[in-house]
Amino acid sequence: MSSLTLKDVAKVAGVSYATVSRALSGSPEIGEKTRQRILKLCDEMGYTPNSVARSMVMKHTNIIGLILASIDNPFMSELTVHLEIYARELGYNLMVCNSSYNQKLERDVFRLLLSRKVDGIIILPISHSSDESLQSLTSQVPTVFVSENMQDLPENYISIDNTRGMKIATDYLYSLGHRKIVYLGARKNSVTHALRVEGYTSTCKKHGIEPIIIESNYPRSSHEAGYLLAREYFSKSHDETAILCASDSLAIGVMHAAYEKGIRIPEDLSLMGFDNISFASLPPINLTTINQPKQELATSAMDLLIQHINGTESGYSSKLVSPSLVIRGSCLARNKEINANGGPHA
Amino acid sequence: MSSLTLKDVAKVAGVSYATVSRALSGSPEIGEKTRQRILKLCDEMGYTPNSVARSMVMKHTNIIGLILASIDNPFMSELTVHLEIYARELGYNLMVCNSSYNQKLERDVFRLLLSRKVDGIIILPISHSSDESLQSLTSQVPTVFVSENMQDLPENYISIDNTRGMKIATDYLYSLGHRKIVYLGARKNSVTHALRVEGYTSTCKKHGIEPIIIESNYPRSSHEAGYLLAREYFSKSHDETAILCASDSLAIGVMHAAYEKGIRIPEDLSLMGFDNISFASLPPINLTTINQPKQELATSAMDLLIQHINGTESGYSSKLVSPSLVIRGSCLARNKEINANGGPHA
DNA sequence: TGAATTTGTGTAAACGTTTACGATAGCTGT
DNA sequence: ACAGCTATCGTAAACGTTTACACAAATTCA
Repeated sequence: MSSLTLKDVAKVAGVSYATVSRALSGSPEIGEKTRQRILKLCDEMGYTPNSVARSMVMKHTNIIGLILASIDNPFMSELTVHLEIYARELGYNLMVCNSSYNQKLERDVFRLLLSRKVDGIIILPISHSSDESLQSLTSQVPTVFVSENMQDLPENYISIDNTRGMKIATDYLYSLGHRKIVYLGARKNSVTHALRVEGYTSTCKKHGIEPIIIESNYPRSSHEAGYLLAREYFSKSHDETAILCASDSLAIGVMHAAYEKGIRIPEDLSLMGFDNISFASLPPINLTTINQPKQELATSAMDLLIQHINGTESGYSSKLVSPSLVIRGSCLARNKEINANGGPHA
Repeated sequence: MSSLTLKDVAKVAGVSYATVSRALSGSPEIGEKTRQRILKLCDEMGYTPNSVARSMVMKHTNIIGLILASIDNPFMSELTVHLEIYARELGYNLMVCNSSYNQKLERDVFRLLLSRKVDGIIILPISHSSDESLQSLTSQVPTVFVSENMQDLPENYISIDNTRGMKIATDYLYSLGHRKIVYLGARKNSVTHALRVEGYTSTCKKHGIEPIIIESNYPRSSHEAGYLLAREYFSKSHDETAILCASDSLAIGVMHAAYEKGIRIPEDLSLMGFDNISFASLPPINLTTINQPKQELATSAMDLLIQHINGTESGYSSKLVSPSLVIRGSCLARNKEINANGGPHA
């Protein structure tokens, strides 16, 4: 099982192993005929270069670490596909670690990746982790944050423009004739959520309507949380015509609660999500939402990280990518008799 | 940015770097007082062991490679969470590569992982890849296949019992009174699909009902494929009372096509999926299906791989884990009168 | 007490690369 | 023909560990 080394092929080629190394690495200081001969021999013998030995001397591994809460989160897994494919194009491999929504684990895996000598780390931090302990870690390796900002690290941060996204959403609902729009699922301790709420409230004020915010104390924006939140809200008096959710997952929970109450979507209630996770496009869900361009997010984050790794600090700065409206079937115009698009089941 | 080495801490500790190494590795041949002193010093200085240097001499990396079609596939991402967490418990890290449903890429990343000197590889092969080219690769490193079998590699293979799963599904539908059950989405060139089809047909024969199979020529079992397949089927005459899909994704597409045709689920038509991906439990979908125990699949695969890595061939053999029925809201009991009428929709 | 054993620590080799440096051979130009 | 180049290749050091071996000090035992 132990594989061939440079020495092995050097021996049968009758050259020194430095020559073989040069043949493989495309060095100019080697004769073209010997290079061809050696390349052919390597292929025949089935030689596979040992990249850990290479890393040892080159002092970089071409591995980048990815830390996220849980890869089965659809937003995160979509992002990861693009991250991995793009990284590979650039000559890097991805080492993925789940922090399992646990701050201690998040730091532990960070340290683990540090000892793995990854060249850089991309992290989708768990919401509440704006503590200092991560700070001391991030100074040890190029790091870029995706989606969730830490207040004090604005320079290596990629995200969509959350505020603008919620402005677009609120404007859309307003343009449909909605005047009672409730925002569901605001969470404390999250910069992302604060920015989204701001987009909503500022747009409400612009249009002279009153913002109504349902806060969430649940640790995650799951559909279970959305269900619980909405069920409680529906049990009291309510006269809103539209609900704008802080995330698609929450919106799916709201659909459930609405169905139980006999509230039809979108006929009785318009519903919007945020993120455009893959769920949202599923026919039975068919949720109008705000898209996060995952691929652009991924390549931007990777580009930024690579820049930092290569020390070309020139363009090293955070970036906000643009959200966009995705119209599906969960919203309906009010007070006008337009019955254009169908319901969530259309 | 360049981090401390053993020599650095040895220098300030006033000992040789071998001693520091021994303190860190928990070697018995070192005084307890010096060990404590050194450990404390390492902590103070912020020393991080270089695991690539360690790999160099130990001849193993404690990295295992994971190859899958696309991590945003919900089944695969759920599996990956468990794989990664369990691997980490066992002292391994995961290097994840997407093959993007591309056979050439699948082989390329395999070779890449080989040069990374991963200790083992877990692969969810793309369906048609029962070719020999992978064979020559898998002989070079411990490998276990998950979910999709290759006919000629039965020893390192973890999967659920696909046949039994479809037997359970068919039996369930039969027990609900269904006598016209169509199987939708069978795909050629896939052992998994062949096994599932067999479970279905054998159970049909057992009950004396006729198997009706809709084959799929689409490359993946996506909901788009399910929609297209079902739409075409619904456009012809049909009198089935239940559709059993080869996967949950297909079932979601069938839901869509049924809705368009005005066929209500489950009132007019019972629908079952297979896999129990996270989608299936979403309230608007609420699909009755067969569960694949992802965590058991993951730990079994990892255990098998580690066994092989450690050379303890004793228990090294493939394993079939048990599928189970998950009853949700997409199936209804059917009595014989309605069935005799030839179906609710014509 | 002296020898034998144990315990703790240092020395050095090894892992498989890359690459600076040196050496040799073949050229060039005059 | 000879100095100076260039092109090609070999030698050896380096990367940061682990660990076999050597060896000194401390302990044990007769």
